[in-house]
Amino acid sequence: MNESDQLDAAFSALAHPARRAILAHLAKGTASVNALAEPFDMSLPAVSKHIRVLESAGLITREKHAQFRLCKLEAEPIRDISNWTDQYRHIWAARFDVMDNLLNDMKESDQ
Amino acid sequence: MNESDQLDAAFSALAHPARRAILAHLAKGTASVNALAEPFDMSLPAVSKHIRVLESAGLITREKHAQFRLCKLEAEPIRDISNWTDQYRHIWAARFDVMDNLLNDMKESDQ
DNA sequence: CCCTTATTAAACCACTTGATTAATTAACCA
DNA sequence: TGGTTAATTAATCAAGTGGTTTAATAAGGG
Repeated sequence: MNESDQLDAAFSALAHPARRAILAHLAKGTASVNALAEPFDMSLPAVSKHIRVLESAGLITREKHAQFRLCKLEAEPIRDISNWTDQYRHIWAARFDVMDNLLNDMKESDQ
Repeated sequence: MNESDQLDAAFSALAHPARRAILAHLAKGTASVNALAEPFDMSLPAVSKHIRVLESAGLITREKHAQFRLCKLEAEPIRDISNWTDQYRHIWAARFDVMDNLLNDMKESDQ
């Protein structure tokens, strides 16, 4: 799997609110599949599949622990996405510059 | 469309290398559909659909200009994604701290 | 006015996704 | 060993995605 494929998988995995909610839950610590499923109005197999998608994208890892499979957040793909967004930062920053100039112009015209 | 739906649309739109390539092209300036399609080994209607997806996600806007529809990058959804990633920054930053400590330990053992 | 260029719409197809219910596997516990 | 809990697999389904080709629309430019 090349770099582009990894980005594909990460973006795709994050494009579902349930999966982002699962990550948010895991940001507070590891959790079992049942614990992760609890807040959702969704069958357990459905949640299990979402977890599988997150795992395939490298966003979580799992460790068998007694009868539980503890899920753990892995933030590297999120960092990759953050790094990807950086190449566009100057573009939205430019919009702020326009705003700054506008505000400066307004201040000058007040004097 | 609420905030979560917008994130869904943006993540989903970015989960295809052709669409990310189109955005990279537009980062250098506005372009027509034909100009955007040129690098791809893909039919024009296929590219047209990708552009439609990007537009629906708010990642581009279009302006009719003579017989051309000039596409323009809109970076706000990318900024939204960047902001979303920030809530996980301390997690991957923690990994760097581990690395820093390791490097410091190595330096100390050199002395 | 016709012709060419630019782009989208329509119809279609294979494949994937997101969900369900029912059945199965795995491991603890008594 | 039998029961309970945890989680996945299997089978199924509706809807969505990504691509194709062919046809239609729209706007210049002779």
